[in-house]
Amino acid sequence: MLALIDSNNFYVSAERVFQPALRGRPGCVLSNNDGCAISRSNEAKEIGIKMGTPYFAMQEQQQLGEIWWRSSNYTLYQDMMRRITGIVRDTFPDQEIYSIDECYCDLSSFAYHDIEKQAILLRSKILQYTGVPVCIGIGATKTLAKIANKIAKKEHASTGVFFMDTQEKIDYSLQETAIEDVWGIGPRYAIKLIKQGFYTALDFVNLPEDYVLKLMTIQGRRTWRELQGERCIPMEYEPPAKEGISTGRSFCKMETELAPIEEALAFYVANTAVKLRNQQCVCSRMFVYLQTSQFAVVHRKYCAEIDLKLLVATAETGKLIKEALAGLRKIYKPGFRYQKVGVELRGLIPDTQVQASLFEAVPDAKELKMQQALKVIDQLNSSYGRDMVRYGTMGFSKSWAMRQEFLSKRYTTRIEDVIKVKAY
DNA sequence: TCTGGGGTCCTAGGACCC
DNA sequence: TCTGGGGTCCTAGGACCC
Repeated sequence: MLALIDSNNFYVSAERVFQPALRGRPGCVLSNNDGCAISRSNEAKEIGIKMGTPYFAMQEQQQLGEIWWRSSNYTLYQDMMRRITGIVRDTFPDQEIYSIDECYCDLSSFAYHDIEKQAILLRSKILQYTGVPVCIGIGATKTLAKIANKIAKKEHASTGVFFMDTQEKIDYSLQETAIEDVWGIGPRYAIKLIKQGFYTALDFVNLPEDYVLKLMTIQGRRTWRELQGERCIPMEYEPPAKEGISTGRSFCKMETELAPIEEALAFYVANTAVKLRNQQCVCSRMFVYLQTSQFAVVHRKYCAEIDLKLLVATAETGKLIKEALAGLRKIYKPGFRYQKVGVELRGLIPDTQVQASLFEAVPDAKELKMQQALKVIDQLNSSYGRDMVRYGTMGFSKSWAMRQEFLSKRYTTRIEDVIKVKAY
C-alpha cells in the first residue's frame, strides 16, 4: 500500500496558522503578481470562487461577503511543508516529497491491520504540531492513493483518512470519481473521453487496454493500469536531476521600453544562475523569451523567443547576463506593450565535466578568480539578503517588480518577522 | 486596467550518419 | 513494376502535473 498525504487548501491553511482572524471566512491566496486565485478556503469555494478567478473579478464579487486575499508567500509555505514532511517521516519513513503540499509514503513494511490507525494518529499529530489540516489517502498505487485522498477529503472529514483496502471500496471510489479528476487525465483527454460517453474513473477502467493506448498513448495506458492496481509509477526517494531551470515573471505593469525589460531579465538570469551553481552545474544553452499579454484585445500581440548556444558551458552570472541581453536585443521590437520576460537555462551538466572549446582557452587564472568571487557573492547574498551584491545591469529601481500587495510575514524563517509576531 | 510560475514526458517529422 | 535499412539527434507541438 501507498499513502498520499496532502494538505487541505495548503496556502490558505498556512496563512491561517499565523493569522487566526482569517479562519472561518472566505478568502484565497493569489498567484504571483496578485493575478488570480490559486488556493481557496472552503468558504470561498462555497460562494463560487473558482480556481484561477482573476483578482479584479473577485473584487466585483466582494458584495457576496467579506473576502480576504493574500499574495503568495512561498518562503512560508516551503518551511511549513518542511515541518510537515518531518513529522510524516517519523511515522512513515519511506517518503517521496512530491510537491510543495503532498508526499507519498510506501507502507510495505507495515502490518496491514495497523495502517489505518497509524494514519489517523499521524494526521492528528500534524494538525496539533503545525496547525495545518491534511488528509491521507491509502491505496495500492499512486493513482489510487490520489483518489483515496479525494474521498478522504469529501467523505471522511472527521478522521481525514480513507483506506482503500477492498475491491468494494475501490469500485465505489472509481464510480464516485469524475473522469477529469483522475490524476494523469487532463482537460484535453477528459473532453475526448466524455464525448464518447465515459464519465467516471470506473467507465475508464472498464475500457479495453488497446483502445486506451490508441486514444491516449502510453501515458494514458499507464494511468489505466495504475487504476487496475498495477504499480507503474515508482516511488522516487531522491529528486531526479533537473533538465532545465527557468525564471520568468509578469511585470507589474505593461512595459514598452527596452531598458526596464533588460533590468528584469538580468535579475532573472542572476537568480537562475545561483540555482545552477547550488546544484553544481553549468549550462550550455539558454532560452530567452519575451511576450505581450495573451489576453490582449485592443493591442497587438507578439511572442518571441531565442535559443542561444554557449560556446563553453558556464554558470558565471556575468557571462550569462551578457548572452541573455544580446539575445533579448535581437527579439525586442519597439511598439508593443510587453507583459513578461523570462529565461530558461538548458543543457545542464555537472561543473566538473565542462568541455573546452576549440576556439577559447581553457579556464585561465582570471576565470578561476571570477569563480572564487562568485562563491563569495553567493555567500554574502544568502547571509544578507538576495541581490545585496549585484551586477550593475540589474539596476536598483525594480520598477517592473511583481505586485505583492497582500504579502504576509515570513513567520517561521525571518528573524525580524518572528520578533513582530511575538510583539503582536 | 487588471488573468501565475515551474516543471516533465511523449510523439512525429526532418536532417543527418554509414 | 520494383530504387535499403538501421540508426541518432534535434525540434515543435501537445499533453500532463503542482
